[in-house]
Amino acid sequence: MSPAAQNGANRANVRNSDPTPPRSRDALRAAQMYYLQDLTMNAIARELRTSRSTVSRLLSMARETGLVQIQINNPLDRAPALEREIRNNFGVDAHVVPVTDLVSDSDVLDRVAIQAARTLGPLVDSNAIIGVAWGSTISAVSHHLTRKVTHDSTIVQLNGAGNTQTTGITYASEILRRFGAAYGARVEQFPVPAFFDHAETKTAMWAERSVKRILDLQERMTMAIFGVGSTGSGIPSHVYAGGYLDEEDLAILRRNQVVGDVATVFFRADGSHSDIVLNERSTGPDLGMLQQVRRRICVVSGESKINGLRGALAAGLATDLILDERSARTLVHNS
Amino acid sequence: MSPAAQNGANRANVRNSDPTPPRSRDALRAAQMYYLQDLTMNAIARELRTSRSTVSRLLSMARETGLVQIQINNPLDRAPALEREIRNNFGVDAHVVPVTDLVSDSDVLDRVAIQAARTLGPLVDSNAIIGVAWGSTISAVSHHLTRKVTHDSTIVQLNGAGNTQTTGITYASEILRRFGAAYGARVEQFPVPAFFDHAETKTAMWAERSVKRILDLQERMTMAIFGVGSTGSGIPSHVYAGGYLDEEDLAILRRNQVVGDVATVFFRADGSHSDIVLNERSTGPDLGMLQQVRRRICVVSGESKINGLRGALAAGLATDLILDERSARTLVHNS
DNA sequence: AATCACTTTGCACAAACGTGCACATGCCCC
DNA sequence: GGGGCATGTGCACGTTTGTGCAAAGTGATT
Repeated sequence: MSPAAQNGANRANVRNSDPTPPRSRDALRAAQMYYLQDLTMNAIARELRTSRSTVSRLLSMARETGLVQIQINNPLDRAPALEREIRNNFGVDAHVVPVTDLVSDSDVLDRVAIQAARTLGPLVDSNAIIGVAWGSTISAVSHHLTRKVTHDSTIVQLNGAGNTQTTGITYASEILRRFGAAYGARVEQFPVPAFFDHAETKTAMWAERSVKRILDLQERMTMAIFGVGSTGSGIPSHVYAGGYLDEEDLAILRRNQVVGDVATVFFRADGSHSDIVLNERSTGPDLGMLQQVRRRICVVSGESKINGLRGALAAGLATDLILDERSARTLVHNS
Repeated sequence: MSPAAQNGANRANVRNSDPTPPRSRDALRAAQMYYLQDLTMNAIARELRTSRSTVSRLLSMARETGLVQIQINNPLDRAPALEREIRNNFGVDAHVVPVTDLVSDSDVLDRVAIQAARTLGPLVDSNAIIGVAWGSTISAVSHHLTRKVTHDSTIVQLNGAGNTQTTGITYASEILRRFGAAYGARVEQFPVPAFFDHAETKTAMWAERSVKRILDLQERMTMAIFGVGSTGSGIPSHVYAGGYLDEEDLAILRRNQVVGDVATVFFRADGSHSDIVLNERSTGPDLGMLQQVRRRICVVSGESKINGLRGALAAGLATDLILDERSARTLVHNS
């Protein structure tokens, strides 16, 4: 976000008395003329007595600030086969991001992230309490959020992010900050490590009022947004490589046939999770509690995550699933 | 609408079994990639293995068929002053179409019509019964409707359109047809003249079952769309010039201080209408009944209609008002 | 198989658009 | 009052997009 934009947002937050900042008034007019009346930017420039380039900039501002919302709605009766199949087989609303074989894995992540961010926008409401996990997928999403004005919304961190190494994850807080900025929401960080060394420490901490406040927010979540980690083939995801777990922990995971995690809470292929001891030291949300949340959005990019995803779906963790087409195919056809 | 598009629509109506026509499947993919992933048309063409120009055409198809919906939402707290004032003074939701002094009157009509058509789209739902008036304003609107898939919707004509002269108004049915095509709705015409010569004929006709069917539909309307006629300064609108009324009728209107009409039902500046005898010969809907409709959308373009509009607002005929900025200013400032 | 009517495609060109850059304007702090 | 900084503007250029046109499908009919 440019410093200019930030400044604008701040000014708006300070409930000052000037009725409408002239800049965004013009942006609104321009947007109406461009998107609703089909004028060219040149024509708009003449009417606003400014240059075409300024109009171009007004319009991109209008898009970025969520003044203009572009939605794609495919009437359910003609929803693409893949999305229908996923809904039928797994009971979640699927949003498949079109992608062909020409596209590299990192491009896929980018595209899924952009589309996820755009899909999220319309679902966010005022008075929402939005739980957000951290990880490479959600980080990518956070870079592409479009702004939307809401009142009294809160972003709450789903699981701690501290670890023993220096593997600088300042970015958990960065991710949260971006969500907060996009939706004009309060941000509540969760200042604990991802895993405690001792389950007793967790018990103790969970009794602290400062922590209870966060846990209470989590219980009242109206929406949760998370990726999945997967122990499957290929690159292990952040949690498995970033110094959060030691050799012994990883051995435990293998012995327990863990296939993946959501917000550092682990589960098996069949979705079971209650008897995995590592979860007692994890700061992620109890999955039973997570299942109570009205809207639970899972973002997945890349086939390496399929195993983890299968487990997450078996556990019923998501109500909505945003994933790339390649993964979607694999998910449906090899099941 | 092009013959091609029509053909497509017909094929869709015939509930055939092929799951998804390949053309619109591509359109959906293209739209997602363009609007949700910010790819260029060139990139999309490569992925779809076609030419860029085809992608351009797919995208315009996606827009026209309502696959892509572009909305402009100005958060209420920063709604432009004009719209707020109108809401406060007249109790209707105003949608002001930005227009500057550089623009000619006929251009204004066009722009209001386009924006009205776009604004309408999101409000139309399945199972709707939509009453539609006829007149130059609504005719203009009907040319710009974007398609939207709905089920079991009905378009019903609000008032008769026949007259004694040859002033070829085939266009009442044309207007209706376009609404029907845009929303995939049944069309119910109202095959009566605009005015009967004798009130008794109306009474007789209103007892006919064929007419009753239409009246019944009108009573169950969920939405009504109409312009206003105005006797005020400048050009008299269609009804006053088109051979619907003779000299004597016009004299009656003047004597009764009629300021305008909605769907050929007349009212005075204060909104009163029940004792205007001409209304007993009009085929337009009883205004009391109209007021029961949940959503009543009034489209107005041009300052010459202000007098009529004032009366219509006083009568509480509209819940939503779409009008050009110049008229909006006049409406607010000279009241 | 040939014809016809009609749709769809790619090309080529013109129009419309985004953006780096240099300059203007306003504001704060010294 | 002037220098420094932040913000906004218009120009110029390269890129991206819309569209008329001719050619290539497509499918029904003879």
